[in-house]
Amino acid sequence: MARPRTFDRDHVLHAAERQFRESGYNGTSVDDISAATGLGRGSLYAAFDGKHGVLVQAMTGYFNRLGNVPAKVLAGTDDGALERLHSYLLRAVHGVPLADDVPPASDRAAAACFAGKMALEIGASDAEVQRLAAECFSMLVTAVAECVRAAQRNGDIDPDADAEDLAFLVLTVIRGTDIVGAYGHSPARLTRIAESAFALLPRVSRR
Amino acid sequence: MARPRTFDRDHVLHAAERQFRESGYNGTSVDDISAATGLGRGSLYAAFDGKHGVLVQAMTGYFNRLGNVPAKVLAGTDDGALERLHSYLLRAVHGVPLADDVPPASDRAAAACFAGKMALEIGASDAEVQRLAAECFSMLVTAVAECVRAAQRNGDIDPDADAEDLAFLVLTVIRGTDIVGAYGHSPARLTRIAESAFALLPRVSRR
DNA sequence: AGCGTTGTTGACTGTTCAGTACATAAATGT
DNA sequence: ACATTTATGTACTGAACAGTCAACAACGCT
Repeated sequence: MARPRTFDRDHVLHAAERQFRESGYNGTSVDDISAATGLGRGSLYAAFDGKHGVLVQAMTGYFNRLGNVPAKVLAGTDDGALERLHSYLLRAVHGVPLADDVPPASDRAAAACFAGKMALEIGASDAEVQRLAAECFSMLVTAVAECVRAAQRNGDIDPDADAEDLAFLVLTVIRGTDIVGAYGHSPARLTRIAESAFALLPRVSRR
Repeated sequence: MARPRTFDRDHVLHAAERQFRESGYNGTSVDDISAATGLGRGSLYAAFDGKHGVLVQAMTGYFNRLGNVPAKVLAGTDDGALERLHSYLLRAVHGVPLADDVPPASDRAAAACFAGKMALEIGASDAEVQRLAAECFSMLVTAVAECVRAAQRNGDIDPDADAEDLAFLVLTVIRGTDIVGAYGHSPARLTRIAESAFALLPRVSRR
């Protein structure tokens, strides 16, 4: 009936996400988005309702990709839970592969949490961005906490520990590495931080 | 010989810092800085060499204020080191009072690390900002590591633990709360994260 | 008192910004 | 083939932007 769009919506949003990651929200112009995505201004406004709309929908897309993490990385049997937690913690610091067709991370900027970066930049004055970012984080907290509980059931983590508190702590460390990485510290240093955090998780004292 | 300046340099830089914290670097215009500081554009350019100069010098001022933290909060006798670490960790999450005449923190945005926020926003494309922020962090790592060593000497922290690794971890948690706080989580939640982190520090196993 | 030096101010400039409007292109159903 | 509908790209608009400049003000010195 009508002319079909020639672009793939998800590809465009992903390209825009990369641009926002690189330059921040206020640091990227609509022309930058246009250049990064290959779309003209008209198409951007028609399909995504302008700059802010692109951000919101790019964050939503990121959130959806992130939704694969619990199922693909954290879920599983109780006896593998501790190792999955270890693996997630280490890989999150260098960028979790969010989907099969998405490479793990090319560089530090690509590894940091998109939602976290946007929340810190404009979350205080943009309620929608803050809400989206908080949703991302809550989803991860829930998934990590469930993995912690699995490790507790398996006798790997102290059953007296509060699983949600530990999940918050683990994810706070991961978010912290986003900033420490922005200081220019090496991937090796970030790995050490993650390993230190994992080593400190309260194990059961086997006698 | 010549007309003296009518403003206090440090006050102006502190006001500019508040503005940058609130709106980010790219989100604040020179007019915003002018309004926040009370200085005209010409004075800003004459005294600080424009927007970027104001940022660099505001970050330097922040760094200098931060330099008081080791002496005032972390340094002391070995037998108080663990408690000082505890106190620092808890207070850092809600904003360390940087000097006697500076209130601890009015709100979340004011509590977050100024250097960390700027590094995440523009550090990747601004080497000077990244370097300044990394200096801030390194200084804190050194101070916290020294406090950890004091606690180790006093038999409060496992002497086999690497003090610098622990310092990196503690400060990564603190930086992480800057982002978690930006999601809108309550101060009580941030306190729980900090307490969890402190509780997990490797103690000596007394028999 | 007047002069030289430096701080201060607000107006000005060229550029870039986000967002809009409109003309054109591409597809389907008849 | 044509009409209709939607996608696309570009030119345009008013506002906001960073940075400059020249006139003016306040002080120490002679």
